[in-house]
Amino acid sequence: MNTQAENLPHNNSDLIGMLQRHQIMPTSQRIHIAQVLFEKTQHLSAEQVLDEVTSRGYSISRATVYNTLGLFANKGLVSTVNLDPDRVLYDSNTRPHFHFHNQDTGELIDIDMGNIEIKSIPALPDNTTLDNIDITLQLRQCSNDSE
Amino acid sequence: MNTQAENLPHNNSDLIGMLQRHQIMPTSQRIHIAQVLFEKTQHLSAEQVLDEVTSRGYSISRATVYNTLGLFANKGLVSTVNLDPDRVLYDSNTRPHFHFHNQDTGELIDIDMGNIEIKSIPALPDNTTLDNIDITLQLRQCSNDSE
DNA sequence: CTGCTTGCAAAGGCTTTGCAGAACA
DNA sequence: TGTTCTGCAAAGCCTTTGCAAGCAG
Repeated sequence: MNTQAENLPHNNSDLIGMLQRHQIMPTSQRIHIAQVLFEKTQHLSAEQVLDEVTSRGYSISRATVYNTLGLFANKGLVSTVNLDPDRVLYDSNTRPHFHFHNQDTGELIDIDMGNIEIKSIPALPDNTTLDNIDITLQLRQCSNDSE
Repeated sequence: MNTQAENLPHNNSDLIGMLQRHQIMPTSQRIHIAQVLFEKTQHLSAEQVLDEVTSRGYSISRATVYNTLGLFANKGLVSTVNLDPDRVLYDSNTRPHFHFHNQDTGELIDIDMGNIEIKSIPALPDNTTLDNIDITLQLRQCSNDSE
């Protein structure tokens, strides 16, 4: 059902290998954070990661969580989602994809890249290269059960 | 040259009319802010608006700027841009458009809607309607003068 | 006179930073 | 032994809020 999870690490040595391939020393704190993040494709805030790691019985400081998530994002392990100005989300789906964003509930849903096709792209400004395309389909809640 | 400016208000009574059409009482503070915003299509932070209004010789409080920009966004006069997690930008371009975002310089450039074509859109989640499509072409700086 | 608006200052929430101690190669 | 990492607490920054004074209809 969840076709987007196929390239997630399945066990601890997968996880450690993933960190190492990205030039990240696999300390115990980083592994705990990675375990939470890559359990499934999801979008978590730093605070949510802190809470989850803590609730699993591991002690970790807030600063380490923030620093580690910043490091993971820098190394390309996760991407950041800036939809809510009040908090950054870290996205464990490393495959190209887009988002549905329900503005009324805050819910964020991945859209597989194959489901949106872009016909044409304008010329880029001078001295720039295209790094990534972010697409967000902003939704509103409605109660049309039938439609 | 600037084809996106054609629907900007040209004078003070245009501006006041625009506020009134959006159910906003045209107080002097709101007019000063609107004058700055709608002088051209641009992306300004609350602090930039405050500085600009102040530098034009009008006294206005920070709280009023934040509240007014929030009000304008709520009433659909401007849209918000959440690309930089550290500050919200207010976009005075009210026509449908997308953005180039130079991640190295922070520069933000409008893309006219006609320049990107989307072939297909996936089915929406239940009980939702499509409100808006945000597209950002994330760029990196490079020095290929010839390419 | 009544309700909306403004402004000041304080509070709030997320994130970063400085620095000392711990861990690791 | 020297570099890297961690954690605590404090600071920083953007933004919101409470409340009193001002203004408008």
